Amino acid sequence: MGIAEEIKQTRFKSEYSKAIINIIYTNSWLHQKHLEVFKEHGLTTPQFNILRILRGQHPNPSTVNLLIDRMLDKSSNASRIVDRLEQKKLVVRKQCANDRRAVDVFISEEGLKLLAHLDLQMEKLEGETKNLTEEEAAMLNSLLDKMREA
Amino acid sequence: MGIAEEIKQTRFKSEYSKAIINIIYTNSWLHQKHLEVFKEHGLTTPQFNILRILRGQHPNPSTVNLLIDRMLDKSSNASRIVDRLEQKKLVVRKQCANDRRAVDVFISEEGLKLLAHLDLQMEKLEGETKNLTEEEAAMLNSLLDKMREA
DNA sequence: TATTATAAAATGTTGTTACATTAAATGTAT
DNA sequence: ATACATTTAATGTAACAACATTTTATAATA
Repeated sequence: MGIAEEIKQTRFKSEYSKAIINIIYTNSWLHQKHLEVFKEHGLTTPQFNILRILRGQHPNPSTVNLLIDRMLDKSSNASRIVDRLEQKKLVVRKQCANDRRAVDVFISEEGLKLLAHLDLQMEKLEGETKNLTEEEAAMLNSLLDKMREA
Repeated sequence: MGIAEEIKQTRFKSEYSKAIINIIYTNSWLHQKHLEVFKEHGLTTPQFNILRILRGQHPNPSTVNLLIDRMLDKSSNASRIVDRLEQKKLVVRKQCANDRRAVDVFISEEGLKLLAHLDLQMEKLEGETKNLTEEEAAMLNSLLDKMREA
């Protein structure tokens, strides 16, 4: 079933405008799948993303600015997401020694353990829902990259 | 510049898992572009989407259930988005005559006028940012459709 | 050094998402 | 006709998104 049937819209201005809607719809589809994994652990998508960035820097800390820079969705409010993760003891906040304006954020052992578990579940999910060959996925990547060319 | 440079991540588990991140990132890129158009008019993305569905039904009304069914992101709360549109006098709510549980939502003349204006701006935006040929867009559509095959 | 500018993070506000619950109307079965 | 279930919207709550403002610390310049 293609995008037209799924959103019950038969006419599109062009293949290009159809592709825009298709990306938005596919993103929503992916988000639903990911939510099912996260919600068992009381985690949200942005919380998961922040944790992954922190693990990428581990054992070094990340400042809030670095988190904002690396987030897939630049616009979200990293400071308050760190608040929630701190409450759950998945991260630790420390004032930065060199620059007392900045804050060093570290992922905790508990956070690393949770991520390791989620990695397995995400891998399982990808295995179950993968309908593209590696060649097709590579083609998809190059088309998306081309689409965003400034 | 491909996705790897843009999010400063050099290694990916596979082309497929890279594609998943690429879709999320491209969706965010699209969303930013669309926001610039909407925000001049004090409109949000879901409000715009609801208005377009209402126009698709016009001059017939849509119930809240129909709006939920047609929305790209099924999970959002149509009732409260209609609240905001009603406050801005872009839609009108009337109790449905046949079924008093249901509510008939109509787009107003003002709403139609606003959409007509936004159509032009969206078309202009697409023209400015279109880097894919129609053939490439068609390929992108078929890959995304294949990806979602149950 | 005092003043001003800039930078980093936090906070405030409005609207949205996700999920649960409620309220009212309708449908169904005895 | 009454009791129970289902449907349609609306409402409640916690977290997020978008955007502006504030607080504190550092940088720059007179």
